Amino acid sequence: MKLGTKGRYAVMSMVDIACHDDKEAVSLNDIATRTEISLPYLEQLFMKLRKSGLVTSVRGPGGGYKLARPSNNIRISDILLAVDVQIHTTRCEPNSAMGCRINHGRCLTHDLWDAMGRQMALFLNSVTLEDVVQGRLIEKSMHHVKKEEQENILKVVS
Amino acid sequence: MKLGTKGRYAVMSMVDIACHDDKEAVSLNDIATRTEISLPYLEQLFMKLRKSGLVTSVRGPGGGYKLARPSNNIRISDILLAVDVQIHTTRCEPNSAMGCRINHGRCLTHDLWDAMGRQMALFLNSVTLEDVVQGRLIEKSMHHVKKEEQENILKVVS
DNA sequence: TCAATAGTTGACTATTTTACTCGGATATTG
DNA sequence: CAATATCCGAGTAAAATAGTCAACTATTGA
Repeated sequence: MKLGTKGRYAVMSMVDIACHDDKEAVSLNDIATRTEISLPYLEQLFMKLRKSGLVTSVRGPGGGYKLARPSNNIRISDILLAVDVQIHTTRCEPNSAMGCRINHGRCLTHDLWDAMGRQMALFLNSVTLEDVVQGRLIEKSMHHVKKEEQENILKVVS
Repeated sequence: MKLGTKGRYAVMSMVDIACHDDKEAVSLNDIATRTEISLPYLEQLFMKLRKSGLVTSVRGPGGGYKLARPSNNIRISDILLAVDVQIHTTRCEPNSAMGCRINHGRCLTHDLWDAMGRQMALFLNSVTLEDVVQGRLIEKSMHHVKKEEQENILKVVS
């Protein structure tokens, strides 16, 4: 289970723009240089970000992209959705052949993956671009984790 | 970002075993029939589950696998780790070229993905096989989510 | 002891997804 | 009109996933 470059790059680029003055547009070339993401790939991503209404574009020399809304009004989940990064935890579509046969047709594990997906979605909904830029993440994450758990978490999350 | 069949099947199979009497072993053939997972694939998975000490095997006719510990002592994260399903949210290994260049070498998004990974790990650590078998998941997940958020969560989690 | 059952093991292949690249078109500025 | 930048569709290479295959070993019961 891993987060690919698409979602990661999209958020990185949006953070990059959010770090700049709202007045002037940021060109993909600049972002490409700073983040070391290839220009054509960025173009692909920003096509989607624009169509989802998260950024506005300015063409021609001196052009680039600006945030369409204040950074405290753009959630990380908005960005991920824009570039088609979704969280797929289950395969239990209605009437599907796969996965839902244990215990007389009821799928016990469905609820598990569903709960996990919701957990993640809640988190991604709760964090805004502004939060990331200002380093306000430890608060959103939880503090007091037991020593013994710490170790295991590192293994799981890698 | 999606959960593959490996992790899903491993947990499904473990749930299947947990649903049976502890005294008699459950054969992979039975699990394959009930879950519609192919036998060779199950063999591959159970090799790892056994080597990680989550199940014990009994060879010969009437043989199969049993849980090595009570189901309330097997966490979902244990199962996922056993079959090499980890959560990869960052690529920021020390001295890596990728991803950590914005803002004078400090990677703002690193904390974000890190927090998200921890969030998931905490959840998977908190749920045991017994919880899943007994349908005790809504408690572990959160209840009161605002109406407006519900809709967005469905989009993100898909 | 023999046949059937069931786990053990390593290697191999097909499919799908991801992560890109490429070529060209269009708009804007100086 | 030339340089800069966004727009857009299609195509490709690499990696990860999902699953197969063949052969071997241990155990049980007739």
